[in-house]
Amino acid sequence: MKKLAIPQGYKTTKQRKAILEVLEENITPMHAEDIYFKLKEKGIDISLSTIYRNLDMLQKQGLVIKAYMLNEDKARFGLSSKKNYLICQECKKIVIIDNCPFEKFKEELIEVHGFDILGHSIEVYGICPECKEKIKNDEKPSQENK
Amino acid sequence: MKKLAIPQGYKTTKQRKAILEVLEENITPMHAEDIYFKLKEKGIDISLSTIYRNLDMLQKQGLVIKAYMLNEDKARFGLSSKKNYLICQECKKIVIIDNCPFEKFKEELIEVHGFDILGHSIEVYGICPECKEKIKNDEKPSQENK
DNA sequence: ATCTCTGCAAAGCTTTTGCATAATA
DNA sequence: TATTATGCAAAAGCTTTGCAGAGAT
Repeated sequence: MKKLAIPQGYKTTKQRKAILEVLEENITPMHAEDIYFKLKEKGIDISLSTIYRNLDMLQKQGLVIKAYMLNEDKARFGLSSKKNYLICQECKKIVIIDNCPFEKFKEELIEVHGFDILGHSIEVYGICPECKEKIKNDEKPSQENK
Repeated sequence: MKKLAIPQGYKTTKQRKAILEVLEENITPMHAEDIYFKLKEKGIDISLSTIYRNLDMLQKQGLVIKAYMLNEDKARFGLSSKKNYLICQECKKIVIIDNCPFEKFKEELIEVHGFDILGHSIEVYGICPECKEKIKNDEKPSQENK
């Protein structure tokens, strides 16, 4: 697991370090507010604008990716190394897809459409094994859940 | 090409028909404002709130998908039949991927991660052949374009 | 000492909502 | 005629920005 560093030319502040730390600890891309509260829990006081400004800088430096998940209207931020994933629709847990199956198809896309492929983003939505189990059990007691 | 109809239980208004029409005519998912101006061009006067309300309804009815593209902060709306695509980073043109290569890998994901797969979304970024050509030509004249 | 970063409050934008009026069935 | 849809203006929510003071090199 490679340690992330603050990019050249930017100063080392406790806020900046803390943001990177939180991003490293969470597999799921986070809302700016999530980061804000996670830091508050850790006793680090920070303003939302500082968070936004740093995320913006980290994005421009290529360390962070900003993306919107399906059916959400708030941006999420995650380290760019974690890009292809499965998302559990129930618990929002994210599982990284290590060997992205898509790589094998770039060639095909280039041939068929003539595009130079620069990058891609895949989101797969489903139910994780744990939630599947939970749902199965919850179904019995009542007829009208949800 | 199947014609889209206004869902059961909803009234037929000229605004509603016009929104669906514009969505059918555009392969690229559009911002609410894009739709607003496209309709203005056609001489159809409509308010942004009507557009948002209808897109929301169409989304809930499953006809429309709302999504954010990488590096954009405004939602785009497109017909749900057009879901996997290539996006040209230069001209923003979108090319639909007809046979989604991903289908073949669902089984593998289910096996490896135990997820029930409900759906997925793929965005591929690249440069289309036309822009590739244009860029090649533009590179010669000046050293500082952009 | 200089230059960058942070926090606060205010501004900006997209999207949503309330309400009266207009249009559809 | 009853019900749903529209338009306008105002509200809401996330994100950005200006500025003065604090912090890093």
